[in-house]
Amino acid sequence: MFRGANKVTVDSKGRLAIPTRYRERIGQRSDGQLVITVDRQCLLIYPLPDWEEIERKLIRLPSLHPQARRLQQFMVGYASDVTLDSHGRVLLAKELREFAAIDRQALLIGQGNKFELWDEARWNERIDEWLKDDQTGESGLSPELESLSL
Amino acid sequence: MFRGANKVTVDSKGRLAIPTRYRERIGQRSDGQLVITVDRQCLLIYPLPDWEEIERKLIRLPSLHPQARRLQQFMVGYASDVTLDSHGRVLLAKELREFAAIDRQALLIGQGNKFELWDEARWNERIDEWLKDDQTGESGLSPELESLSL
DNA sequence: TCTCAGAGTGGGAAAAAGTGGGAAATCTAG
DNA sequence: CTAGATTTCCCACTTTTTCCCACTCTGAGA
Repeated sequence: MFRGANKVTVDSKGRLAIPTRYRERIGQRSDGQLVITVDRQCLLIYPLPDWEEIERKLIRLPSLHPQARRLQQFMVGYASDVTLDSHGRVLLAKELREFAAIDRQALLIGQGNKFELWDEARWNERIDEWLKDDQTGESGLSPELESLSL
Repeated sequence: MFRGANKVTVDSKGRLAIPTRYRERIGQRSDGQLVITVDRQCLLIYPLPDWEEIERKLIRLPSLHPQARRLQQFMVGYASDVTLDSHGRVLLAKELREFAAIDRQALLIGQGNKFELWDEARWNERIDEWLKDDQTGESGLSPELESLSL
C-alpha cells in the first residue's frame, strides 16, 4: 500500500522524482512502469498492472451512460505510460501538467494502490474546505461515518 | 492502553522523543514501527498493526460519498511510517508538522490505542473552548452522552 | 552532597536523495 | 537532405536525510 504525503517539485522539463521509499515497490510491482492519468482536479499515478485492471473496468462500463462515457474518455484518453529513469524520475506530459495546473510545487499523496498528484495551491484549498465543512455541520454524517471508531 | 499527557519538544530536525514508559509497549506491539497521520487539528500516532486495522476500515468506506472520500484521502494520504531510532525518537515529516502547526513545544496525549500530538498553543485554545462551552449550554448532548456515567 | 544512571537533547559527518543542465540522439518540417 | 527543435540519457552539483556520538539534566542512592 502506498501512503503518505510528499512535497515534490516538477522541474522545467516536466520531470518528477518519485520518493525513494516507493521505488522498490514500484520496481517489483511493475518493473518501473507507471501510468499517469487525470482525475477531476489532480493526476493519478498507477503501477502498470493496477492501471490495466482499472482500464478493464472502465471499458466494461455501459457506453451509453453519459457519465460513464465521460469517465472513460478522460481517464483512458489522458492515460500515458511512463518509465522511471535512472534517477527514479518520470516525465509528465505537458497535457497532463496543464490539465492539473501543476507547474512546479506539487504534492504526491499515497492512496493505497495509486498516488494522487496535486498542485500545491489546489491541495491547500482542499484542506481549507475540509476544515471549514467539518466545523459547521457536525451532523449530516452518514451512518457509516457516524459509527466509525478510529 | 496508552494514557496520560506529556509535554514533548520537537527539535530543529523534526525529531520527537517518545516518553520511555511507552517504549516497551511499542517495541512489543510493533517492533518500534509507528504510523503518524493527521486529524483535523492534530496528529495521530498509531502502532503499525493498529493503523493497518484503521486503514482497512477507511478503505471499505463508500468511495463515492464525498465526506468518506475526503477522510480516506487525508488520513491515508498523510499517513507516514516511522521507526523509533536508537534513542526512542521518531522523525515527523515536514508535511505533518506543517499540517498540525507543530514547531517546537507539543503535547503527546495517550488515547487508548493511539496518541494525539498537539501543538501546545492549539491545545491551550482547545481547553479554553471546552471550559467556555460547558458553562453556556449543558444541553444539546446526544443520548449516548447524556446517559454516560463517569 | 556527590556520583552515577537513565533520559532527553543537540549537532556533526557520511551517505543518500534530489535537482539542474548539457550533450547525444531522435524527430520534424522545409 | 539538412537545419532546427525536441526528447532522452547521463553526469555533476547541492541539499537533505540518516546515523552516531557527546553533552546536559534530573532523580535516586550512597
